[in-house]
Amino acid sequence: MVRKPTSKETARKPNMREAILAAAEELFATNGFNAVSVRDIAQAAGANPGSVTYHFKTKDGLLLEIYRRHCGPMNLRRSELLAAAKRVRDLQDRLEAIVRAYVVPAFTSGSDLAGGGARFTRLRAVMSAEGNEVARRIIAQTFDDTSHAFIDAIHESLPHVPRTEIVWRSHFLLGALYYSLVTPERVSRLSRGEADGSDAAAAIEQLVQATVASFQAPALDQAAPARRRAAASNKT
Amino acid sequence: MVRKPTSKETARKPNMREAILAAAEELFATNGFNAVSVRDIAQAAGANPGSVTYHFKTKDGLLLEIYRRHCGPMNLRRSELLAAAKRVRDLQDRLEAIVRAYVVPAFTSGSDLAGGGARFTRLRAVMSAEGNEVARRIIAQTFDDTSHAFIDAIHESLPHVPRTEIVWRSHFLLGALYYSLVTPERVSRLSRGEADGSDAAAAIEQLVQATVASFQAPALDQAAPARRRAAASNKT
DNA sequence: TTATCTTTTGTACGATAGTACAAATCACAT
DNA sequence: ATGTGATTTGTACTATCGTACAAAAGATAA
Repeated sequence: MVRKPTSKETARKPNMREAILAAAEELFATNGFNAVSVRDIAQAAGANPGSVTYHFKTKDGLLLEIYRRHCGPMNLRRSELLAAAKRVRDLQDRLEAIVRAYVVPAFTSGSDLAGGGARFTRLRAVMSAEGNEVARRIIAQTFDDTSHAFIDAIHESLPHVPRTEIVWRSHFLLGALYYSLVTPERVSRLSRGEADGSDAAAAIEQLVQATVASFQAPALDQAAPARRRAAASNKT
Repeated sequence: MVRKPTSKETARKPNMREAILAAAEELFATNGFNAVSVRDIAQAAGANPGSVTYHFKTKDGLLLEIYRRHCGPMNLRRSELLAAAKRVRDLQDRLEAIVRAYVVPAFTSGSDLAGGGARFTRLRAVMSAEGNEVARRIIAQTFDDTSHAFIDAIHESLPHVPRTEIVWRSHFLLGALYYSLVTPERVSRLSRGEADGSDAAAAIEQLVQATVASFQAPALDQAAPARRRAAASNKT
């Protein structure tokens, strides 16, 4: 039966299910899917192993539910930000706004799970690297629409760059985004402590700045298979 | 005891050990460390599970040996290419040569294992995502020197960009590189078949082009902490 | 209260994991 | 051919995996 909100409180639902989801999300995101056992998750959530089976049936089902929880709100948030970005008149500013609309939801707070969050993005990065089948299916059918929308929007503000190259460069963006969340400590280490890889605001600014520049690079697709130095034509 | 090269041939050593290494490399790179069992590896190599234990003692030892096999030659190759790149006079061309020196060895042929190769790079990407401890240790102590050398070289050809930002952008480069090798089919899919994500030459050109542009982006570190207009209002 | 659901617990089962180890086999110097 | 060390095989042990399931506990409506 569908549960109905009971008399006393509407929000005071038992949090065991949520605790399991949160613990699983964290553990999967940091250790991968196969390295984490159901018992690990249960322990981290303060629950009984059997409780995981009860709520999610299988370990795959648990992962599936994590995705279901986040995908909708995250894509919604991205769509809203994208729509706002498309209303920017200046092409240069619009491009930056579009990129920001793509990047920001991926980084912002895992505390309010309203949509996106760094933890879920890191989870996606890890699942992608592991070639997880469950994740692969969900991603292709959930994120491709959004990805196409962003690619098209970027293409519109960079009409002289072939769509194929936009695809490549947005692919690089996602890779950079993922990697920034997977190993932020590498940034701190290589910068000898001068930068903090875990600083989401800094990561966003750096990523947006670098990515916008990469999108604005001249196309190489059709023109020059042999690239001589026409490279001085660096317009901005 | 140490094996000595025998009379007949020097190179005709039994290939079981090599076969195991190759099979493990492939399986780890595509499925992650924990998802692959020693028995899987043995079967793929046409060997007996016990044979793996004999040659590498533990599963970790096998992974360790894979890294040992590749790290030396790969860093050597990168150093050579970097040294050559640094001799390029024109700053713009030099930057591109440096980036290329970093990227090319990561992509080129897994058939001759002389140094680098896409398969090993993909392996590193996956291990990094999984937070593998063995890999983490090796990487920090093996690749950081090379990374610093590249960062310094890039910094020299872009003196006006703070080193911290070079670090960020080269981090993005590595992330893009990794991701291109992890999910090349995504490029094919999003480009609706117009690009082939598995085409190493194309990936290299696209990555170099995009990365050089991102390095040449103006620095944002000191100048403008508040960008003109925040495209999206962040409540948070 | 009692009756009925939902949730949690405890435990158990079969499968598979990594690894150890003795026996069998192979390669080669003598 | 024979002995010796290197390699391969087969098997077994223990630990842990995902999952099932019955019983206990908790909650809700009458």
